[in-house]
Amino acid sequence: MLKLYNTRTRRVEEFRPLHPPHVRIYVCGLTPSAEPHIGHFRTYLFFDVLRRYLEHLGYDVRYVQNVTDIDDRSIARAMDTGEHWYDIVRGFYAMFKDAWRKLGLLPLDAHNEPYATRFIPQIQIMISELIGRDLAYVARDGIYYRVSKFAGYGALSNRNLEELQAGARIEIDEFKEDPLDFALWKFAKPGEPNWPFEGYGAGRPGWHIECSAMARELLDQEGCGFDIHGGGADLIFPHHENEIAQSEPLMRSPPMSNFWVHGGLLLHESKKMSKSLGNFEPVGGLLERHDPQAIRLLFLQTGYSKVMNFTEGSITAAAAGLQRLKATYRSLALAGAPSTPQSSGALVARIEQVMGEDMNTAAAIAELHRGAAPEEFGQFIYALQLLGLSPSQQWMEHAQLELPDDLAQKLVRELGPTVALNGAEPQEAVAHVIALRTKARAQKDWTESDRLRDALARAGVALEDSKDGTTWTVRP
RNA sequence: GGCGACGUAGCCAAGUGGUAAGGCAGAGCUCUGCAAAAGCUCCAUUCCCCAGUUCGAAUCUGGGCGUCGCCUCCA
Repeated sequence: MLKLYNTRTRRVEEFRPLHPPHVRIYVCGLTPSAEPHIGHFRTYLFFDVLRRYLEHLGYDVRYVQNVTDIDDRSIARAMDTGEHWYDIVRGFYAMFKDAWRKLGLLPLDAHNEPYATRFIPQIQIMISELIGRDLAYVARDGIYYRVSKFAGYGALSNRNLEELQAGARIEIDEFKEDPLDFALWKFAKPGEPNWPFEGYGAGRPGWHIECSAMARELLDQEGCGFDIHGGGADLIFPHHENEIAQSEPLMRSPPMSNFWVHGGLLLHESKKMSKSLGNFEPVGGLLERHDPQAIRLLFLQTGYSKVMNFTEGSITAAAAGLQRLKATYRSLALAGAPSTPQSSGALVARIEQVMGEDMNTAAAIAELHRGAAPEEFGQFIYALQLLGLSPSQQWMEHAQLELPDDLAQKLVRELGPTVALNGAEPQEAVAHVIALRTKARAQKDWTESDRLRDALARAGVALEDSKDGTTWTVRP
């Protein structure tokens, strides 16, 4: 049982696949024309958990997430820098995939990660069909969709044409019939990348048509729709509205997607992160400073569809919460509780109850914070995995981050050259200082003992004494 | 101007009619040479404001105030 908020109907509805046990999902992916930011990952982390949860419910999920590897911005950037436009795309997309892996998202591969430029024939066929239906026309600089011809335009975003006309901003393009019309194909200007289009002219696809064409090709060749179409809330208009306009008139049985699910935007200093404002927080730097699982936990602690304000301090707070989850895990593991993941039982049932209500991951995490009985350990682990927070060996060591490379130098600076650390590996340096401290403690030389501990602390290494000896962890 | 979302403790946040989850921070205790880590305990008579509906409202209705988003490339 899963209820989901459906943007199309503006209601929370029970999710039922069109063709159980298959579930087909299309999520709008990245346009790699700028550095990927943390806002992107709020959306994809949510769909990752949705995917996991649908699989938990026993569905066979086909998840497709596209790559918009051709767009105006990367071309403009190439003109500025002199790089090849596709090197720019490749570079940013590699950064995206690197963060994707670090954050533990379920993998994308050739079958569920279509690139727009590899679907040019399908895009062109679709454009031809739209022209044939009088839903598109050829203008001087490109081929446009004739919005006034599609009666359903505005249904998804709850707008009507009059409102849109009234609110339309000044139109730069002189060649369109109507300011609301949007490009399906842009004829190439000199020096721009282009693909031939028999009968019309070489150029490149507009932004919206690729999704319609790829969704049809990969998820809905019968023209009867698929189950879930997702993306960030900023895509509702115009992108998803335009996708519907392109796809539904050509379908045997609309709607294009039964459910439309949108992730709430992530704000930065109470403003939306966007390419045009340039106020985004790149994900790469955050992943160097924080445990990726803390970032995941942070997002899952807020309802997926709510607007959320991002601060780096909130990751630190989430990291502290993650430590508690790890501590629960550790104490159960050390107590010898059976650790085989268990997909059913009372604890999992409580998780299902809240997740079933429009994916209430925050309540699910609250449930995990209440702890688990030893016999529920397997369920506890299963629930963590369901949220993408798979425990690793690191959880037993409650390590937070890697040791800094320059640790030995830092320690020499703190402690003075009398300590023989020059050139030592970070691990050795820590072990050496701990050994010195253990000796001092044995002689009850608390001053020296505390001096060594403070020096390590300032270098980012926290000590923990126990009956069995001294252990350490890295703290930012 | 049109459309929409949100406003819950110091901070983040769940909760859509039955009497306020959870996390962070903070306080106390246990443990410790002292710490740290861990554990335990405490921490909103109250949910932006004002009216109303109801036996009963954070939750429903109306009206304010405030913040943000979409209407332009955007996850």
